[in-house]
Amino acid sequence: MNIDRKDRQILEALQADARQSLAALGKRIGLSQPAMSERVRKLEEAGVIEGYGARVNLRALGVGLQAIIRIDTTHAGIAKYLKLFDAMPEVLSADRVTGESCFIVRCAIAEPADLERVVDALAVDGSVTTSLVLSSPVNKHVTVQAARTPKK
Amino acid sequence: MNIDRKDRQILEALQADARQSLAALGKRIGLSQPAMSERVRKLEEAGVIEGYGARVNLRALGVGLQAIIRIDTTHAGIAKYLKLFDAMPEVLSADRVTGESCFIVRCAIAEPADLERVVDALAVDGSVTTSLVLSSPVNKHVTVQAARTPKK
DNA sequence: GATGAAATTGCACATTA
DNA sequence: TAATGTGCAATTTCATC
Repeated sequence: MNIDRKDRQILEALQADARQSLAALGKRIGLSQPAMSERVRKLEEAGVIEGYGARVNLRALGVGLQAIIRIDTTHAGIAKYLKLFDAMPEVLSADRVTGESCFIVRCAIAEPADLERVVDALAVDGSVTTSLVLSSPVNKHVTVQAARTPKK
Repeated sequence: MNIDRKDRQILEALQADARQSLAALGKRIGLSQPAMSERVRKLEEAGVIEGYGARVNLRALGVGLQAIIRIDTTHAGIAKYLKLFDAMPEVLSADRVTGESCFIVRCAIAEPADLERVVDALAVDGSVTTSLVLSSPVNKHVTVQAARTPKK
């Protein structure tokens, strides 16, 4: 799929606010409402837009802190950990990575006492290194520049 | 703000698909359309819902790999890095953390050659440890269980 | 672009804790 | 008696031609 300037503007805008009306967005970037609908439909169909999600405030849901935990395990432990991640509601995301660790996991923790339980649970089959998140100063959308070499 | 069972269902559903109609969602969880609108409005107003965003496929935008880079710097370097993160389109997010590192940064890289440039740029005022993301097997919504101790 | 279908919003009223 | 939910009408938004 070929992504032109207007598509990029659309992606940018929908990342910032996915519930704005397509008509209003079209007016802003100079496109009629049906043209907008068609572009968005194609972006969805091509898998460029994977979905739309609400951003929720973790604090409001009782999550007092977040932790980023690195896990080092054996090759055999990997499958075991994948199951564990699925079973633990505190695990928000897990990335399999190269380097000294096998996984980098982000966890939502209600309060300090829960952190101990989570760390213990994650240490069953490997070693863990825990970093508490103090703040998240940067959280960007994917921008035009980040997509320097679009697939043809 | 008090969040009851229906609110949790709403949050869950809107995290999964933020563009579904409130009418359909209301029917599913047993609420009339205006009642749904009202609940969503209140969740937004209370800051529980911070916004709505499109999830875009990084591969489709030419991002061939992602890296998670830990940065260790001096206290004086922190402000400098915050500016640098803002200026670098490859930086998707940065968390300030406790532990041996000061920041954990996620970067979108077009191709391997760009990784070198990004790592070099991030190493100007501290030491970096780079992990390439092989896969992201877990990516969950915030669930009811994760919010064990809701604020009153 | 224009048109019909669907969704959202606003308002008056009922219900319940 | 507040707070919350319902039903209906008016407006806006969306999909198809």
